[in-house]
Amino acid sequence: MPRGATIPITVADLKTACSQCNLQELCLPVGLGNAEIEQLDALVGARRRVKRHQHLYRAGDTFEAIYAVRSGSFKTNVLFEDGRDQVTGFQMSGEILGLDGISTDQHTCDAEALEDSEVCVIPFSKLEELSRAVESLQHQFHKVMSREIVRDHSVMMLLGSMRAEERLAAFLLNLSQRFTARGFSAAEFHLRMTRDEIGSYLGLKLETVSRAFSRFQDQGLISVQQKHIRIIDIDGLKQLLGNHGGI
Amino acid sequence: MPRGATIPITVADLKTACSQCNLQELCLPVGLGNAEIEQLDALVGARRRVKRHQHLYRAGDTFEAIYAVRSGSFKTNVLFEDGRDQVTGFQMSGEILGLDGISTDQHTCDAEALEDSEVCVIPFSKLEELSRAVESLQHQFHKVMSREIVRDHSVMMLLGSMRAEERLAAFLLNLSQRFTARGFSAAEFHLRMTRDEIGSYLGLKLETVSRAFSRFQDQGLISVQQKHIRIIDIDGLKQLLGNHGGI
DNA sequence: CGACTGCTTGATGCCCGTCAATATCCGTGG
DNA sequence: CCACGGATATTGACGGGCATCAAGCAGTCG
Repeated sequence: MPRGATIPITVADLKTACSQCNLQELCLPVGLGNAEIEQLDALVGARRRVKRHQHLYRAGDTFEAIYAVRSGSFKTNVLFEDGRDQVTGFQMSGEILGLDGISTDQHTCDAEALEDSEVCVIPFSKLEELSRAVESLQHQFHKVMSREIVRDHSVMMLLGSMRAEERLAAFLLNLSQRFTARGFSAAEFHLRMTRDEIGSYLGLKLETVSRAFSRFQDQGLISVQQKHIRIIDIDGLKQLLGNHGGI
Repeated sequence: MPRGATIPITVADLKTACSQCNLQELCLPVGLGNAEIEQLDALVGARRRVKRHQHLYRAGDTFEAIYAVRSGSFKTNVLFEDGRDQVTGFQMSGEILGLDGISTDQHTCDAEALEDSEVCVIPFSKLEELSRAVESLQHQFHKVMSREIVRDHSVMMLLGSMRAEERLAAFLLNLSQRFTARGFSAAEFHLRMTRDEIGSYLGLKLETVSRAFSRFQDQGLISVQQKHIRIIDIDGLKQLLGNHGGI
């Protein structure tokens, strides 16, 4: 695992571990008491910066740690022998990366930064050790994994039985909700990913994504300018999800 | 597989908990020592029979336990407001059901038996308790969850970037491999699910599934008779996966 | 500014969904 | 035992949604 460089950890860095982090409510420490969060601090010492287009890990890398996104955002990508690939998720601050590696002690996908980002490195063996001692941490970690499974199921639903515009509407609504949870505007945001990456995630070609954006704009649902999105009629988007393309 | 009757649990039944179970190698006890498996026995006391078309749990049910399939098979199903649904997986013996419920203490999908089946009930709070004490159990459980995530990713790949025949070939190869792991023939087996259920899982309509089966048969790759499948040219099926439908 | 990457938009074609008819299997009851 | 009905599967005809191919536009960075 290329670690970029062993960036020396300063005391100031350590002080801003979980107990001081403003992402507590979204991240691994959810539901933990203060004493327990301080135990997490000891575990989550190291940070790692990942520049845009750099990989946090790649498929095949040996698995040693999971990562919490502290700032920035990532995509995860599974590869196929013949060169095809598929984006399996976009992760933003407070979300956990790397859970796929536990299964075989090797990562099974690539994780790439969509912008200059920073993650907290959580050595997995230490996390297991601590979660044997701290019941609430154990349970919270299990919830994080379970939530990932539930999310994957809803993506399967999306890919398996929605049409193009429904998929894109669901995608926008999901982004909007996640931005809201982070204190950003629900209606106006910047896409960090390209049309091609959105398309890969949604099982569509980039032209189809682009066309759907334009259609939404024509219908007065959103306003699009390249990567800048403004949601004008959020209920309209939600309605789009309800019907099979009918009414 | 209907086992006759005797719903009351006899001593003999209890004796056939994990330590005596021939699914050890496929199920939760993988990698555990004898002493540890016997600890699991205490936990996995109860069995539950589920008849064909009955539900093991439904979306919305409060989550209390996960389940290991002991005999028979299941499908899991996510529902959508407007009536659409999507099969998210088929589970056979040794595989774990119910992990989706950890996230919110409610199940988020339905689990339905495809044939008369039996599961081992594993109360989740007890599992967490024991896995705080038994490191190898803890790790094995994490692997089970991670494996589910990895599996979901490969389904996303399938749904997002494969064409109909590739999806069905991948499905057949996956089934074949799982039957092999259970000591059954890799080449000849009985489908427990309908064309419609296969189609839902693969993001296709049942007619498309049926046509793809027929095409495979015409090409000499398999022989199909309703639910009975015989794989004739397994390498041919594998090749189908490699190309985008080309060569 | 020019090369490049990413986005938009149009024209065309094909894969798969839809609709429909028929065939086959299976359980039930006469 | 066979007849019957419902669920499941197969097969055909047709159309639509999205992919593909292609051209032009917009923003970015050395």
